[in-house]
Amino acid sequence: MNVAELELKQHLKSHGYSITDARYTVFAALEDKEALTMAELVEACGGSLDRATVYRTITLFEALGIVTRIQIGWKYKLELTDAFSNHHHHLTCTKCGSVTPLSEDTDLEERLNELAVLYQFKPQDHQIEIRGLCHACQLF
Amino acid sequence: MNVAELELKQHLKSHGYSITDARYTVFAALEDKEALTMAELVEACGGSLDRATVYRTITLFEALGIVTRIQIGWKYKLELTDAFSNHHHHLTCTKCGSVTPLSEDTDLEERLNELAVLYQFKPQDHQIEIRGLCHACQLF
DNA sequence: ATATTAATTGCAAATTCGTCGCAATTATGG
DNA sequence: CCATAATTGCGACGAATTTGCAATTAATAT
Repeated sequence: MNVAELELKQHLKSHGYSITDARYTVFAALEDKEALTMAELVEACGGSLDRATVYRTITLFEALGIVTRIQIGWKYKLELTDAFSNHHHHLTCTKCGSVTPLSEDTDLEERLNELAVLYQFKPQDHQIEIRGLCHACQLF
Repeated sequence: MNVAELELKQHLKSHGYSITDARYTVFAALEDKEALTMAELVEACGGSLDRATVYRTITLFEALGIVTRIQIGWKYKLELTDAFSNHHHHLTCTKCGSVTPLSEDTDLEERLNELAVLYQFKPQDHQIEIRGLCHACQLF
């Protein structure tokens, strides 16, 4: 069991939820991966879990701040939050639909925190999507 | 007919689409309002339009850059783009679900453009959501 | 370790969401 | 006002998501 999984266990226990195989499976399927659609996630759990269980698990994980939904074009995808993985944003191409991950940018993150404070918000997480034409699609 | 509605008429005409009541109705339902879910939008059209028509209209408006989908918490919502209303981002409270619009921030917008260029992207649009605790919810 | 209790899961059924074909209606351009 | 092309409503459909309930598994106190 790695650090993140211990953290998961903590999180569940401290909020009064049981520690189950299903929850580990879903968590593991999201670790160190690009964001997944719900269908991909169910698939990634290797047929060991019912669709409904995955949905319920994700609902719980979101409430606990373990997972977040991000928008990729028209669909949403799921990925672990900052606290459980490396946070990054996305560039999505409006022509071919490709998704380019954008690495952490200090200036950006700082400015977002400043803004949150300005509005008396206690920031927990954020997401950014830049839509545009990728390099390849600009040629046509 | 206000300025934005004339603009809409222009937009439709110049792209070869008809100007219809349904399109005005959908547009009006989105004007000067916070983002709406698809169901809310259908509702806001006052039962005068079929669900399928609203979907088709939104698809068209999105293609024409009149409407954009943003993610608010778990669902996506619809709102007019920059060209048709004041662009803003959102602070969403993870406890009470309230949505606070965030006004334009030059530093932020500039940094996003720089990043896009760095990745050889031609930026068209973007969305930002900051999740956290609103002022009121921090007290409990 | 075992029994008891409470939470979780799988399954199937029921909703909800978004899309499609087609006939009826409405807009556009003479 | 007519002819033509585009748009709309309707019903049906497949996909996505939720729900009730019985069976299973985890937590807790012996």
